[in-house]
Amino acid sequence: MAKALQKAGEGETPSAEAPLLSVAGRLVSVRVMGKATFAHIRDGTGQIQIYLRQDEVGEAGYRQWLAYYDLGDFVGVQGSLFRTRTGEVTLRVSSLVMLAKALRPLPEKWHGLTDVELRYRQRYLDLISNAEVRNTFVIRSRLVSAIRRFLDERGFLEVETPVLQPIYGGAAARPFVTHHNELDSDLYLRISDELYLKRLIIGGLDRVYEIGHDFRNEGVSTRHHPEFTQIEVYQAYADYNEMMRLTEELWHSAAKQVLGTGQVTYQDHTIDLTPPWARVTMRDAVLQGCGIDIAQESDVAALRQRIEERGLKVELKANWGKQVEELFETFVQPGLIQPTFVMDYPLDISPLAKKKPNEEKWVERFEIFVAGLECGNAFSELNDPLDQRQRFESQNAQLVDGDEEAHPMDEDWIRALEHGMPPTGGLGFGIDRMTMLYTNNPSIRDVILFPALRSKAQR
RNA sequence: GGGCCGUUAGCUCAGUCUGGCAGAGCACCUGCCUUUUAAGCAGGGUGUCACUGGUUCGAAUCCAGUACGGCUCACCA
Repeated sequence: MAKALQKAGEGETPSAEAPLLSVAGRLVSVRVMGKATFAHIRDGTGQIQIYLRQDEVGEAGYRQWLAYYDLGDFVGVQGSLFRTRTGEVTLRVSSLVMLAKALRPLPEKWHGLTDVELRYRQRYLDLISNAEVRNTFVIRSRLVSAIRRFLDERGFLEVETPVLQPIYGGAAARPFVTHHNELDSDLYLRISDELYLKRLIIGGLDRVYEIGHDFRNEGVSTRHHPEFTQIEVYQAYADYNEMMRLTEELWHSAAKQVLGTGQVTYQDHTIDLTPPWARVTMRDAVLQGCGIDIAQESDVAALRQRIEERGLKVELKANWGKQVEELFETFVQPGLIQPTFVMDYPLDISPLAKKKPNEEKWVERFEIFVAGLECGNAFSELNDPLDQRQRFESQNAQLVDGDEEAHPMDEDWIRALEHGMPPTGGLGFGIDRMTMLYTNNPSIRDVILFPALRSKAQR
């Protein structure tokens, strides 16, 4: 409203007969000069200068203004527009009213609010003082809208599936556990939406997506947050190649719509989101990254021997797939700056992905990397219930072995698959990480309005 | 969970090394000022120096513990 008013005043020469206008907003700056005052009020759309004179609001009114109105208060003013000496469109106030009083002051006007803890705990103050913070969250919201629009236009149906689940699954992570009193049973906060969305594919909803929070019981870092927003998309009669095309088009379209450009600047990099994105197989990527051809080293022992021969400094993992992943994360991932699909993953770290044709060790899976950040995960969905059972059994053995992130056996999911699932492409990516890239924020906590903090004793 | 650093006025920060009356700017309060915009001028300090204990004649300052936070490593997407 304030911005619209300012625009309205721009075209015309403000005059004495200017119409009476009303505006409301928060007082964000005040300059008192005796019997006249300049101030700025701000609402969600912008800010406008107001000008109060004792001879226009009356002696009593002006005395009240000086005595009771402070920075931070919400006021309503009525008056007409004019231009000051410096050309700023300003509302000359004929009457004002207190809409809401602020008892605590705003953050310091020049330095603003920089204390990171206060910025997160009292995000409302951060939003008031830091325009770029506000902008980040506006962009985040618009990105989500653009994603919805993109998918809706292509016939996808947005759905909602359970957050509280009797068996968690769809990802490799430790879950949060909670308890249902009436049913007297433990439930898990979901670590992904995957298995429920695929049940909908089985049920004939051929194109579905869900945007929601997943919960993973892990540490926090600049890239991780225990509660994060993920979108998952499933399309029947498609495979992972189709999902790559969908991904690059969606990310590019969202950037164009929200930022007006297909290129984003992130830290020191200019990232070009224009399709098609680079595609590289896991095998080639690791070969280029550290000189080991993982296809030639068919088990974990052989792989470790190669690592030792080459003197590579890398953590040792329990199985072949995890060791491959470790090599990739150490020697390849940090260098993947421009958007890249890394394709064809080891089967033993992909219990829900379909095997590549005539391959025993590889699945049709890709992950999305931008600016060294893992942004998403997708595959041709495993739709063979017999194969699925074997995968779960193997995962369950690891779980029993002490790997807390292994996938638990899920009989109900196998039962669903036994009723038949069409070939399907599935995709998931993090909205938070996407927002980090699109708003140039290096920490995930800067794209989450109220990030997790240790609870503080009542003060 | 480990390592390093931090916590002083409502906010942004000095002061801690080398113990000696608790400081500055903004905000706030008082007075002046009818086109200012980090308004200006004159005056005012509003404080559990995170908390608990110790050393000392004396602790914001030195020591120990606790809480919370930041960075980072580990874990993870």
